[in-house]
Amino acid sequence: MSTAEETAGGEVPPWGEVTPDAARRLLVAAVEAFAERGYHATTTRDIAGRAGMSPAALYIHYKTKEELLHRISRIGHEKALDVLRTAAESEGGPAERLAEAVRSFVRWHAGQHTVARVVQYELDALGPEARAEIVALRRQNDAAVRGIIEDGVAAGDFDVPDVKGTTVAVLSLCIDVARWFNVNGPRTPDEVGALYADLVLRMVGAKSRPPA
Amino acid sequence: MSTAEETAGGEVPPWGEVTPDAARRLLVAAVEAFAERGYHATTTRDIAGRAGMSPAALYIHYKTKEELLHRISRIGHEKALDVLRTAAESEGGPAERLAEAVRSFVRWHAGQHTVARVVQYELDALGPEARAEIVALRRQNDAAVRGIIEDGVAAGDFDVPDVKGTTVAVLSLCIDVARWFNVNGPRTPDEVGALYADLVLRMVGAKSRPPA
DNA sequence: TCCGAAGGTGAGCGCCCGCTTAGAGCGCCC
DNA sequence: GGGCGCTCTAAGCGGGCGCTCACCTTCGGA
Repeated sequence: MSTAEETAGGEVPPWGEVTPDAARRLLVAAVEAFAERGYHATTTRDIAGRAGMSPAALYIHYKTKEELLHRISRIGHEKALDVLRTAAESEGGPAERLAEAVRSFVRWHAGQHTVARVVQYELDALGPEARAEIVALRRQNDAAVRGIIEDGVAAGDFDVPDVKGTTVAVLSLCIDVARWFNVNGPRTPDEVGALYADLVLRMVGAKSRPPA
Repeated sequence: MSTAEETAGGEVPPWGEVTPDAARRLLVAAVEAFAERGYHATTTRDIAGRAGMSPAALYIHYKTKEELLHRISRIGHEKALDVLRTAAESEGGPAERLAEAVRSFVRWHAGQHTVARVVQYELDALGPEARAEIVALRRQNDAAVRGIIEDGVAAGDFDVPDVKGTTVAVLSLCIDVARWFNVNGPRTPDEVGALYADLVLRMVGAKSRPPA
């Protein structure tokens, strides 16, 4: 019986694919610990302890502490990319697609900000080939956003002098939400997503924005 | 005779206030190491080695490794705040002041991205009271930017439905430059600053933007 | 000329890290 | 029902960490 856990926010963490159960518990514990203290400041004893297991149990499911981070990074990036692509390939004009992409990407980075923090800020702790794999996934993020912006420019809906620079800025804006977002703060992930979608449409000079 | 060192970029690092010379060399070495590998992954032996000294020498000038980080954080934040305030208090209308603030703040985060990275991303490694001090400095950043935006709205120059949210977004956009900026990349700090100033003026719906 | 403070070193202490090993518990299939 | 393989634990190894200590040099002033 796979217990489909839910967070307080109602979002389903994407760890269903991790089996067996003990491996998933360890991974969830690692996400929490890495997000709170950072990868290097987290000990394997702390991860195992949070999962209710002995330190040695970790090494039955993962070869090293770094493999845990690698798995978290890959799954997290794939999930974020999936969210972004779904929005990018939806129906509607460039403005609707860009707004939806930013809205859902930001919602993910706010709602899953523990995962997002690990995924976005612990990249350097990975070894060379693992890092290369993650960097490749990031380039796909970039391509997805740039594609929508190029569509908008081609259709005459957007006014963007510097497509590559604007793409970087839009992604940077969304990703940094994971750094500052606070669950006890005044805004919900949905509200931040809506605000940011509007701001991004302004950045690309969208001809007409939907009313707030 | 304080030797005013210059980086390749021509910017003067703000470490002139750190004396004696050995203490400054250690601090500069720590900035490099923290920026490259992160605070927790950096050893005191590495810092001392980069400064050309023995591990024990560090403790003549700093009580602990954390005190080094604290000093770096405080000086870095003060410098960034100074840059921001100078622009915020300059002559001209809200649009000019906001553009200049973003331009110079981004230029600093790109040009001094090693310092900025340490300052922005290693906050959690500080103890409670040191962290509180840094957080107070950050709130002054926020106040400076919000002040300009409020001026623009009051003057009827800006169209901003959500001043607090937009302030957070603008600062977040600027700060995240430190994460992705690459010295060997295609853009100079000046170019990124100009691009971002334009994007931010679009975000606040400035009535007329100066030509690129 | 000698002195004391300031700045430096080599050696190393005690601790905790990532990770390993030997073996115990336990469900499953023949 | 007995052996096997999977999961997990208690104990602990080797090493590198932050930091300290005893001692050495350098140098300006009386």
